[in-house]
Amino acid sequence: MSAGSGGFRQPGRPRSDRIHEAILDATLELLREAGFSGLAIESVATRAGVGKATIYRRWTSKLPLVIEAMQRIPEIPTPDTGSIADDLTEVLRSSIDVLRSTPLAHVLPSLVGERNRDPELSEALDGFVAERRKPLLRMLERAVERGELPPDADLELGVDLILGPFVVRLFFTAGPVDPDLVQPIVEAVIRGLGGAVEQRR
Amino acid sequence: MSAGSGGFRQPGRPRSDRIHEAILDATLELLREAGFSGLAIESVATRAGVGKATIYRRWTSKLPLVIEAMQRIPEIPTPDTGSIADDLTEVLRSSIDVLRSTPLAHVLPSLVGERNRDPELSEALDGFVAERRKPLLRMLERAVERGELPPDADLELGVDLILGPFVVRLFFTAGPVDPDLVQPIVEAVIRGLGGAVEQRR
Amino acid sequence: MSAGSGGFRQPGRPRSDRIHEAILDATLELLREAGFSGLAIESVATRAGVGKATIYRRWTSKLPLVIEAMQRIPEIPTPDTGSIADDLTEVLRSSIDVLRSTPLAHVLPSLVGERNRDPELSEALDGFVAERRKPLLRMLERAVERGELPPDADLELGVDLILGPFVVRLFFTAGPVDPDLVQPIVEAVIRGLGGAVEQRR
Amino acid sequence: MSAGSGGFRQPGRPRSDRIHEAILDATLELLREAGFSGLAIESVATRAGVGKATIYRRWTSKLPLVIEAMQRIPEIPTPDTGSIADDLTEVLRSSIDVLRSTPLAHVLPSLVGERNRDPELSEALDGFVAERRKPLLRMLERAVERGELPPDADLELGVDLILGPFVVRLFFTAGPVDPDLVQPIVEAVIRGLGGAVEQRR
DNA sequence: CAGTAATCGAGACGGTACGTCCCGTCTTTAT
DNA sequence: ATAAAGACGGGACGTACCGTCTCGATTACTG
Repeated sequence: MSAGSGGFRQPGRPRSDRIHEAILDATLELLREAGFSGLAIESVATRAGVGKATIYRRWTSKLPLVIEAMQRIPEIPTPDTGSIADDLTEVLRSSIDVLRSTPLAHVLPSLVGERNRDPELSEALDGFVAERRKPLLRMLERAVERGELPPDADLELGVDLILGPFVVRLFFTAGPVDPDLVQPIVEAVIRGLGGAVEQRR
Repeated sequence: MSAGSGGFRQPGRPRSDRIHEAILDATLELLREAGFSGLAIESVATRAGVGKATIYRRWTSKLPLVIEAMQRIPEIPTPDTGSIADDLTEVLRSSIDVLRSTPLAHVLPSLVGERNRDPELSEALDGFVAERRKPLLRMLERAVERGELPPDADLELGVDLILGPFVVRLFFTAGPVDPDLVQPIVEAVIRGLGGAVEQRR
Repeated sequence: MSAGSGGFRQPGRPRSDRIHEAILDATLELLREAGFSGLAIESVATRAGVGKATIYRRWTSKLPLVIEAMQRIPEIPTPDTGSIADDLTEVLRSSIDVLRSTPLAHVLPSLVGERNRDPELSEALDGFVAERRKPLLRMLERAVERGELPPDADLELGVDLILGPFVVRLFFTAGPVDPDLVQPIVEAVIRGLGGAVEQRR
Repeated sequence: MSAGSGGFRQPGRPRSDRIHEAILDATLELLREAGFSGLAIESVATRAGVGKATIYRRWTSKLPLVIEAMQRIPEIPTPDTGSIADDLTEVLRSSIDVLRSTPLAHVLPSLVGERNRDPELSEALDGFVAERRKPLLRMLERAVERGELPPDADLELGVDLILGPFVVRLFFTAGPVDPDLVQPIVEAVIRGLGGAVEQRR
């Protein structure tokens, strides 16, 4: 019953799911505190109350452990309100929520800082980033279909324009990301891509 | 006479400028190769052909060494062509040159990745970033004075919009930064801030 | 059952006896080559094919390591032939053997040279020396009981007289200790303590 | 005027005798405190208020410096009372005085401990020791001439017997050397060499 | 329900870099 | 030329983790 796809049950004591979770939890905690480079497997083991070998039995190195831990961070839901301004506002607001409620704001710069030295990490990050860009791109495409943006708008650049101010603040100014930024960014991006900004209030 | 402001010369053998340079050179080289966290003082010493003590005599830790090394990266000259479009094009082009000809593109993400764990580094980076934002801001202010941008434009956001796409590509896409990006960005930023983009060619 | 006095077994991998031995062997070898002050823990680690931490896990510093290494040098067996002359001859001959077959002749002066700066070493040496003096003293006591030496003989001085020429040669003349010295010393010591020396051959 | 044997005056500033003395004084002090191996030229320089180069300009290494410093320790005067017992008593008493009033008791074991690793030091010590043995040997020869000792007495062994108990105490027991030891040693040595000990008191 | 075998916590293992200290040499200005 | 001061390249110090290994104990399924 517990065996997945018609496979045989392995002999011996099965790996504990509770331990798996405990390790991933400890990893996220310590990633936030010490960053990727400062993350010591030894500390993860201690924090999780686990032997080092138990970690190395499941993950070959620090990187896949961190990647699996990061996958526990929720994706941002893609809204579809029928208005590009509202869609953007909504998606940026929930992004800010995620940045505030998860270690992402601390973990991401740390991983980015190591990417040049680790092709595997680089690839993993590419995937992570691509997955978060895709919904934004689709959102802009729908805006073009609705006629809110001109058909020749450079949508990849649009995604860059949306993310840019956040990334700049996240990476360069380090301060907390402010929800007040959302409205001005939304308007600037839409205008920048050739769309019209309706007057609100 | 040789002492500047009424100071006396220190007794003993003076510290060698050539060694100082050699250490900073080795630091930049190794920063590019191994990043901030992977940078070993021991390797810097070996690469520079210097004893470890010689390094610790000048810098208390890895961080101030790296900060001083980074200050050798040239600042971007601020153009003043009379047109915001030309100014921006010029300044972005020379930024790309700097990113290509110095280890900055490798060093910066690495430092940013550590900033959350090191207030001193954070402060140093703030200074570094502020100094590169200032000329861009002044450029936008001149555009407002000339009437190229509306007087109520959010210029800080403007700087974010300019830097954003570069930073996104530098940190998230890791690939080389392409000069072809300049023109679209310039136009989107000007439009985004409420300015008019003249038709070229 | 294997635990002696009701003790429990320690968790974790037990320390290896083979490694313990290898470290002590390397220590004795290097003590002979470089002396106490020239003995580098780093060299012991290299010679024993062991990490430095493995040494520091067992011994807090160079000194206790050296002391334990020295305890591997065999004690001299105490003969009991019924004749003080024969006893002395025998014990001095085996002492010479030990001096020749172990690093003792090199290690001892080196340790003695450091004793004034290290109370712990001083104590350890006192123990070492006392243990080697005791059998000699008992030998002399038996000679008094048998009437070979006068009852008021100063036996502690006797031990000094026996050891003296060896020590003088070992420490001051540095050359190898000659077994030909034994006979004259034995006769001089017995006469010096007031005993009679029978004519041999 | 200051130039010695018809030589020309050296150009430049002459070496200061006061500095020379200060260095040797500091050397003896520190030898006593730290032993030969623990003696740091750096400390000698600091203690003497002198630059390190000033020391290296006069002595090629630690050893010749120590040797010259040791030569400031006075030799023991050789008595000639006409009685071997009195001669020995006298010479041992003044030896004890020297051991008490100079750093010799601390310096000697330290040097002896290094001799196996330094042929030059070994040679220097041989000379030092030979010079102190010679008067004792001559003293014993006069005793043979006077008939106090048998003509076939092994006088080198005699010297060993005299020095032995002192050396044993100095090197092995570390305690202060007691003048009360003198009388018993003298009697044992004379008897040991085949001489007669007259009853005193 | 004993036997089998992989997992578990613990921690020893060989190794590498840390930041400090002192070595013996070199380089500066002042005497 | 010698002096004090102290920078220099080098090497060992004792510490902290790395990733691997070896222990006894635990845990599930098998026969």
